[in-house]
Amino acid sequence: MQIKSKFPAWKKKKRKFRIDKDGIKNKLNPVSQSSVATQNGQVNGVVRQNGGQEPKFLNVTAKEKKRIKRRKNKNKRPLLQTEKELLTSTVQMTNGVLKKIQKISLSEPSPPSTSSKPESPQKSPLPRPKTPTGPSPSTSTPVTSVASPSSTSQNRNILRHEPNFDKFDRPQLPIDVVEQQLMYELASHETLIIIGETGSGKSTQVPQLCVRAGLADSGSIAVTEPRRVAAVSLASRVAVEMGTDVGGIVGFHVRFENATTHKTKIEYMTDGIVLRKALISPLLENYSTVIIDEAHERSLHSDVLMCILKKCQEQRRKGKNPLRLIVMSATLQADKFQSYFDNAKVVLVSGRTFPIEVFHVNPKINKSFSSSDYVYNTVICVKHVHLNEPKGHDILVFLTGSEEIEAVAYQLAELNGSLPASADVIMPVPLYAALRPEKQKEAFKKTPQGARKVIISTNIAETSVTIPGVRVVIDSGKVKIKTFEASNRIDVLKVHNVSKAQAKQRAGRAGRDAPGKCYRLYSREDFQKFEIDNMPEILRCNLSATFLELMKLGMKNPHRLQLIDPPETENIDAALLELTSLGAIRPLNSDKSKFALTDMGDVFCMYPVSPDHARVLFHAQKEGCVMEAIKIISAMQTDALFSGGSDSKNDAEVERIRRKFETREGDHITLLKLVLTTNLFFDEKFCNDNMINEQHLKTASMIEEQLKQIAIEQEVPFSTCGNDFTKIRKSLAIGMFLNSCEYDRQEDRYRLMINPAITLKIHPSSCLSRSKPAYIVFSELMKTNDLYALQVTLIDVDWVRPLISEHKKMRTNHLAESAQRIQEITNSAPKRKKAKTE
DNA sequence: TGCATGAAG
Repeated sequence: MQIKSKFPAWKKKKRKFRIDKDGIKNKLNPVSQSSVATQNGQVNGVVRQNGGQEPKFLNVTAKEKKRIKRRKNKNKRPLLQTEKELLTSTVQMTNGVLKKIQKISLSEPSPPSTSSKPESPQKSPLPRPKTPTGPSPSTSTPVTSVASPSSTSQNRNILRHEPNFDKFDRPQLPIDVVEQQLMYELASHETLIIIGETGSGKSTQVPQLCVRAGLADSGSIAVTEPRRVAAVSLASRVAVEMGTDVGGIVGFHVRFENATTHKTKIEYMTDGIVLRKALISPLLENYSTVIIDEAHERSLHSDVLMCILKKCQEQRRKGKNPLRLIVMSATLQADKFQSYFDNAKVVLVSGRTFPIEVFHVNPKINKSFSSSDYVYNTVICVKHVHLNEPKGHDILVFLTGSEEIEAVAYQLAELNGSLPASADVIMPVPLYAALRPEKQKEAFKKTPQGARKVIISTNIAETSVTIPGVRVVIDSGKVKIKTFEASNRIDVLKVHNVSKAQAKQRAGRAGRDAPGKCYRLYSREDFQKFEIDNMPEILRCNLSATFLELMKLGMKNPHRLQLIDPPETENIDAALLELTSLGAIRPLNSDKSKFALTDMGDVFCMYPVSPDHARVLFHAQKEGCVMEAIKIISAMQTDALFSGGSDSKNDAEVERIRRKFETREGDHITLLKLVLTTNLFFDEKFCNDNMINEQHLKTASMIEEQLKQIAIEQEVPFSTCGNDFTKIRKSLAIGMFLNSCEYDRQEDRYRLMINPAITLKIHPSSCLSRSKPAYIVFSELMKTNDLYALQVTLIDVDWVRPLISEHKKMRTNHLAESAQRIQEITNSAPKRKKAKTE
């Protein structure tokens, strides 16, 4: 397997981008300006007073505290190193903020609020309840009677679990202004949509409001986040605010890590985890309320979740424990969510970021300007900013991929030679997900004196990480997006223009600590042509895994599915054909437009992998190579295990390492050998010497544990094939038979067996790219400059022939009959335990 | 011959 090379030697020789020393002023002119973020002056509009009605707080006894701690330690797995660091730094930071705020007292408004109205000098022992001074609800129901925590006996029950609540305070947030209104709306609506920009405080405050409104009486409050880091850090922040430990009243649950206990009332979770929970208990009875955070990101999981929760709400409305749903989004396109949720109530919350000046390129002045030269323009723009902006203001540049990023970093470093003596040094810092973790950390280090840090990043810096000290953003306006071509089952990775929302998000990264500037390497006219929002993930991915999960939940006809953005019919049919070919579903005899899960499909659902990978695991039982299949499939779930860039090693060295693990059978067996080796001896030095990404290797081994656990629950015996790799290759071929190819000597390309019109190449990173065997199966098909098969294994054509001919028949309207045959072909596999549900 | 945005279970 070839080692991932970030900036290979052959590229260095023909570098495309040159630096034009005089081009700075001509290329970019900050003529048009606008402000994307507005200062919020209403923040201090609320006078904090002691309402005189606060309930008596009962402290948790020492005994109880010990019990919580014991339970927590028992349940807790060790934290991942990065998450540990993140957790401690967040807590430290929050503590610091809290101390500072208490010192300066409430009379000093925190920036950037401009209100001169002073706070009540008398500090309330409790932040709440306040006298209702915010916007009152229009109805006659008195707010206090709804919102007062002491209004019911159950509320007191919840509140007794909040130890030392009054010890803490936090900076004022825009959401405080609408707190009373929110309390009222929470109590009176089943579904609520909250629109609030970054910094409004909705992610931390709304769940706490729910608890105070008594919603936690009948079950926990679930908060879904699209990212692990968000779930972990929000939980720790809210825990500090509520004066409890993570894992007490506030907890989080992400993959591999569950920091919740029976006491947990607010659970921050990744949306994928909630989806998994729904598969096991479809009505989600443990939760009284589900809050979908960052709904505007339109992640696949959150879209599916909204669809499921709508149904779940209908069901639970009949019972005694109705489900409350809160959808939180940053975009102002509330109407889409509103109409989806039957005209649900919308509450607007203002955001709070520092003002940002936005500059666009003016094409009238820059006649030679072309936005497609964005890499070249980036270098010029950095130089312009570096020579004109105050020293110490760091720059964040958005580009599309590692190759561009490394090229710009290289050129910026060279630029230092031609700078005036008075100028600071430019310190380029690349940042992208595939970068080694220690290299990634460079972006967060303090900039040394006499230097300006220029972080050159992919969209990882848009939402996933926040870099302190950034005052200037340079936005290329481009992003790499993977879309799915359903007709040919191909992933296409292409550079696209960003959306307006995304451009705004990027600009906002300059205003985290102080007022900032954003230079856009495209004209105002171009910007107007951009899409309003990002394309929802559900419209650009393979739907087979999602449909399998939804069928487990009882969906029969995917064409009738009520999603917020329904996928194209062609895409739906492709997923149904794929699932039927894999034997996971079959059309109903009574109604051919409806489908049912097969026994095998039911088993597939249990594994958190795609249906074809699940089928590999399933077939491995018949072949007697379950251990090997689990190892390979888990290694396939992570990104490239071989990585790290070629910066310190020459090409010969890369070749030498690559050969060490190479096998004649293909990349999957190579993966297996690597995993088996690292199982025996695995340390940092070994990973460094062999350019293996330690983090990814750890993830793979955690997935391996997870898959093993599921196999145990399914009562699958752990068979092993020893050195007989034929068995595992056969399992891979049968599981992923849709990806089998035949070599065409004339064309010197491979033809996809299910559709010979499609020809492709083996990706150069594969160990079979040179040997070109007659028949192969691959894990993934990716279209970049050409069509490439990734992760390839040598197969015997007889293994896949019957499956392929059935698949072809299915496409020509023999779906039902062929589905039956597929079942028969597969049913020779040993019987296994039926899944618990249904 | 020639290369991989970002999340998630």
